[in-house]
Formats: sequence, structure tokens, C-alpha cells
Amino acid sequence: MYSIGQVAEMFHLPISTLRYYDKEGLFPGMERQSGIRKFSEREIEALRVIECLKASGLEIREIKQFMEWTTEGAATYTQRKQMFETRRQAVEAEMAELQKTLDMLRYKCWYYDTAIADGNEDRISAMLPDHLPPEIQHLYNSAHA
Amino acid sequence: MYSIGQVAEMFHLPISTLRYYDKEGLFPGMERQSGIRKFSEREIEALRVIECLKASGLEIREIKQFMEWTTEGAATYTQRKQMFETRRQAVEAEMAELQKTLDMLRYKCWYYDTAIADGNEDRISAMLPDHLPPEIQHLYNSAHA
DNA sequence: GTAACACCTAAACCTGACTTTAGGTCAAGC
DNA sequence: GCTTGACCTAAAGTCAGGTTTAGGTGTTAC
Repeated sequence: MYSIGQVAEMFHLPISTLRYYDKEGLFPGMERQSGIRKFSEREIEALRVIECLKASGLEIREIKQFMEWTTEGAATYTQRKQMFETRRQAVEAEMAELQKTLDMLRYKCWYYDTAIADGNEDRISAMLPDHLPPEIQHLYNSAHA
Repeated sequence: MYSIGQVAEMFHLPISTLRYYDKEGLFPGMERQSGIRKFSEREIEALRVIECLKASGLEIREIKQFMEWTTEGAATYTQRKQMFETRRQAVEAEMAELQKTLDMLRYKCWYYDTAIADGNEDRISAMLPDHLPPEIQHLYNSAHA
């Protein structure tokens, strides 16, 4: 059993955030001893899942829904599986988007390296796609889509 | 030259967002004809960069900084390069984080698939890491870090 | 001439996720 | 017995990134 202060330190989260999560219903059925929150392994595991679901783009109220499902036992396995499945697809899509962003950033880095070497953007702006260095050509589309 | 309505359609953005960006200084020196915004190729390219920098996690006021630099010519090439370089690193780091999230999500999908097949979580919760299926073992760490 | 459109502004409003504030309880140490 | 430290609550405040509202202009279509 951990105090709120210990958990805050373990997860590098402010205490106020843990209290906020509790108020929003993210720790259903958490124990208290004379008013003081007691975090068990269950809440620690919940917090790991919260961080994961948050990182996957879920909102607090959707995470609350998930936490409620965990209190309902086997009856909600398929809903819970579905939530993770949907998140998995969302994160895969997000990574694909980030890859495009990364391609554009890499193109821009090359662009400014070249502009700095030239002292101006004249040569480079006039450059046709098929005159670009081979390793840059596939980045060009990201930057001009 | 495009009207705000045309640009909104091209980028699938609400008109109000384009006006907001303009108010925040993201289109420095944009032309107007009797009060009406005229988006040239310069603003279209700016908008592409805005979307990229936004996707990379930059705030509006930092994007504004970048747009101001573009009006200052060759003198700011190194600052601009530095901004893209920093963003590139940030996005690479973010993708690494997302990969961990994805591993956990995949582990959880497998977990619930197994729980659904078993009808309960008993067998699976008692399972030691080295009894997990080989393709799941490396996901386990993400879920229990 | 008037209705419909596409544009304009300033200012108020909204949302999510926290954080801060103000005031209170309780146990331990001096 | 009183201060310190860790906990508690409810309510208000904050911030980013827009969106909505209310009122106005200018051009074209009937």
C-alpha cells in the first residue's frame, strides 16, 4: 500500500494530478483509511494503463469508462479488447502521420543546409525534383504534398 | 491568388482557423485587397509548413517566430535550420515513445484475446514472463515497466 | 432595391487537463 | 501545547487552441 505522495514520486506526477484522476473516477473502488487514499497494486497497474491510454490519445472520460469495465469482470472483456484494438490502430495511424512529418523535417533540414552553404535559396528553389540528391528525392513529396 | 474560402477548402480547415492563424501572425505580410485577404503561393507554402510544425508539436507562437524569420532572408537561415533540427529530434523521440505505447497496446490485445478464450484472467495473470508466447515476450516489458 | 453571398472585426465563449488557493484534519516530535 | 509535515476538500484559476457571436461591408443576381 502506497500513500499518494509515494505514488507521485514513483510516477513523477504531481500529487494534484493523482487527486484529479481520482476525482474523475480513474481509480474506482480505491481504498481509504480515515479519509486518506491507499494506493494498492491495483491502482499502480491502473496508473500504468492510464499513462498508456493517455499516450495513445484517449481522453480522461474514456479512460474512466475503461476503468469502470475492469470492475465488471469477465462480462466486459470484449469491450476492453475492442478499446485496446481501436487504440492500437489509432497509434499506428498516428505513427504513419509522424513519419510523413519527419520526412518533411528532414527535407527542410537538407534545404537549409544547402541554403546556408550557398548563402541563398536561389539555386535550391529553382532545382527540379529529379535534380535533387537521390536520398532527398523521396522526402521531397512530403514537403510539397 | 486564393480567397480565404478557397484555402479553407484546399486544406480542409475552417475559415475561422485561418483568420485565427493570421491574427496570431502566421502569415506576416499577407496581401489584402480592400480589406480582403489574398493568399498567394507564399501563404500556401507557409500553411504547409505550419501543418508540419504543428504536427511536430510546436506551439503557435513558436511557429510565428519561424514565419518572422522567413521575412528576414538569409540572415536567419541558421535559426531556421536549428528549429527544424530540434523538431526532427523531438519527433524521433516522440515516435520512440509511441512505439513503446504500441507495444503495450499489442500486449493488452493479446492479453484480452487470451482472457476471452479462457473466459477469465486466472491462467494468464499467473503466467510467468518466460511462459509467454515468444512473439509476446518483448511486449511484456512495455506493459510492466 | 433587395436578397444572397462571401468576406470583415472584436470580443466573448468553449474544452480538456490540470493547477492553485483557501481552509481544515491529524499524528509525530520537541 | 504547539509546530511541522503529509494528507484532505471544494472551488476558482490557467492555458492553448481554437469557435461562436454580433454586427458590418461590398458585389452580384433577380
